[in-house]
Amino acid sequence: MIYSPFESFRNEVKCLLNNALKELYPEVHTELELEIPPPGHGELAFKAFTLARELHENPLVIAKRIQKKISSTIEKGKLIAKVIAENGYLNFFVNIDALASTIHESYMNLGEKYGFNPVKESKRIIVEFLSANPIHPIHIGGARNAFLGDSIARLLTWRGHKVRRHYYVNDMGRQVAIAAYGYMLLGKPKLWTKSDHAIGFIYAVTSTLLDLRKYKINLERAKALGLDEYYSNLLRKIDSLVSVLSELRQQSTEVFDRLVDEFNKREDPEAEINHMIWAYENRDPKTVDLIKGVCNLVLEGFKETLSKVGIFFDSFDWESEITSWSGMTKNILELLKRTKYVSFSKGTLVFNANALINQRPWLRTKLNIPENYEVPPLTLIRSDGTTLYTTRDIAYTLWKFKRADRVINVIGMDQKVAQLQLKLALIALGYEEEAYNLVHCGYELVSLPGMSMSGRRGKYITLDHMIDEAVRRAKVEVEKRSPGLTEDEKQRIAEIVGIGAIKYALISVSPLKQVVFKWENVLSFERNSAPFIQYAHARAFNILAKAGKVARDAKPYKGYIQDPIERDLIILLSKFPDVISEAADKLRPDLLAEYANNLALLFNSFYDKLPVLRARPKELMLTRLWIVRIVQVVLKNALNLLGIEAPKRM
RNA sequence: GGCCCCGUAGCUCAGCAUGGAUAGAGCGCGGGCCUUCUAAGCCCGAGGUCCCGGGUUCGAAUCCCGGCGGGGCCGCCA
Repeated sequence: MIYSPFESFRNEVKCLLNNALKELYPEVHTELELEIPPPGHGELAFKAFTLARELHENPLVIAKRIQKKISSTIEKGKLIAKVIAENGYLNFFVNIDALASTIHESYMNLGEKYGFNPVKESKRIIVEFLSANPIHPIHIGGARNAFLGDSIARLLTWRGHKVRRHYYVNDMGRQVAIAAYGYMLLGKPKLWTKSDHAIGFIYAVTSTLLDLRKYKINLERAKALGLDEYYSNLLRKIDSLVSVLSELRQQSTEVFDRLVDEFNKREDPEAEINHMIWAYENRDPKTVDLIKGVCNLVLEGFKETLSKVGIFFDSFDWESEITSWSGMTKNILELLKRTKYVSFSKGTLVFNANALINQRPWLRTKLNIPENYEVPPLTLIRSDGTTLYTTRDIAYTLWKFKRADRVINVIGMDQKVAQLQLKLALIALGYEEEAYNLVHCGYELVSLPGMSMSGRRGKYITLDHMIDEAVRRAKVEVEKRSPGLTEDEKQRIAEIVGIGAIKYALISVSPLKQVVFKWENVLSFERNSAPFIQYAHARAFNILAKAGKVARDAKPYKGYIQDPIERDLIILLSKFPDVISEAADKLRPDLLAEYANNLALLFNSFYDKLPVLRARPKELMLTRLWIVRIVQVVLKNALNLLGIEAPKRM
């Protein structure tokens, strides 16, 4: 069974090279490293420089000698056509007919699943992603997470793993309590707009009021103590909060005024919120009802939004139920206390992560911790006895490992330290294997031009807004280009194209790069965008549709692949399964996005230059039709693995 | 202050792990292509101190050291 044609070619090259090297230089044992040469120099290259240094010989001479040896052993009809020594490189040229028929063989076996490239040992993998706090709508930062996580889950499935998507509902945090507090102050009102948007508003107002109150208290103290600098500093902060509030007020004046009113009647909101956190952790029925209610309202909104972008979860894991009410976090705290890495400090329990590292210095290499970096201690419980996020996350992680061999957490880079502390805590508890199988798939955050987003201040662009805008703009394009379609068709295409554009924009950049959100970048419908790739797919599909029954006879005929564009296309198509394995193993969907764009680019050139249905003789037509078929399948699969739909027409 | 990530064409980015053959795309700019499978397209062109300075090397965008600029983290937040 051939999954990866290009891999077959690579293996043949390696085999030939190995044999030649064994005979020519039996004393040398170098690891064979092959690279992709620049255009015109074959498809795989072996660099003779390293070998040359070892043998103290001229690389050009060595390359020539190996070439001579290998040339005689190349078998006709196999994947290597010829080998040429140039500039100290040994360049291998692929036999395009053989490569095409290898692809064809793989396609005949896998059919529409061409590109499926399973690992030898399939694993149970949990991908935890999004897990946005249920206190405000999903914004563009959350969208990056959601698209990334979804695509990674899809890729891992195509790598033969058993993948499950989990959403961790953080219902125990302070933020949720704040949102619920505001909701309670309003008397649990009927919501005036989409539930997650409404709660997001209540949360932003309540949270800002809380901060304002805190600053004001500090201000009086500062005044009394005569701390002038601190005083004016606070004054500035208060000023900015006041302007945030006046902006918020404009969004929903009536609710805002009522909330401020109720808030100001309260003696000590801070204490009430702390009590709520405590009560929820201790499963007080009324508090449970309130907080769970608020979370469910927001989650309802999330699910509506996510279904629009085709993202679904296998499981919603409630933090409260799994980690706290089950007693698991308590048990873990007991176990942690017995290790020598936990101590009492100022009335709280602290995990000294660094003490663990000092005792086992090799962990630095294993976990990629910089030489002189001191991992900050982790506070495990508040002085009132309630637990903290990362503490509960230890319990949740172990829960996940009861159900999976590997756990991938798609979480922003801003939580790097917390994820590291989590791993170290697992090791302290004796779960070393689990720590190594826990992968933090991090990505840099999305910001707005000139500022970062803030849920606490209600400053964000929501995914809902982004979808509406994208679909609206796509609709305009569809109207312009395909006026003949029915209204339903136009709407459907606009949705596929608009949503695809957003997804591609957020997935195609490397996770290490921060994204500054600009509408014109996200809503691009030109090259290097989802619509560009979708368009190429629609064109390919169209040719196949026009070919009708003839398409069934499409296959590569020997000697009919002559144009360089056809050659390049076939080589690129042969690499698709390789790209899948690399993107999946490295958790880098952006690599797949780049591949899809390159394939679309090349296919469009092919489309423009070489006629398919009108090509004669018949063998040429059928060969080209076959190329179109494989391009269509690969583009569709690549798009789908990015979570993007491949339209049949546009 | 300590640590992490990023810095490549006017703009958005790929390439950097494993150093090697002319540093690649897209947007934008200039020019050309629709009686031929959908022009959301194709072709041609201009455009680069690969942030700066050292070092390692026969060879550095890529590795090391030191700066500069942007972002993040260092909480009884998540």
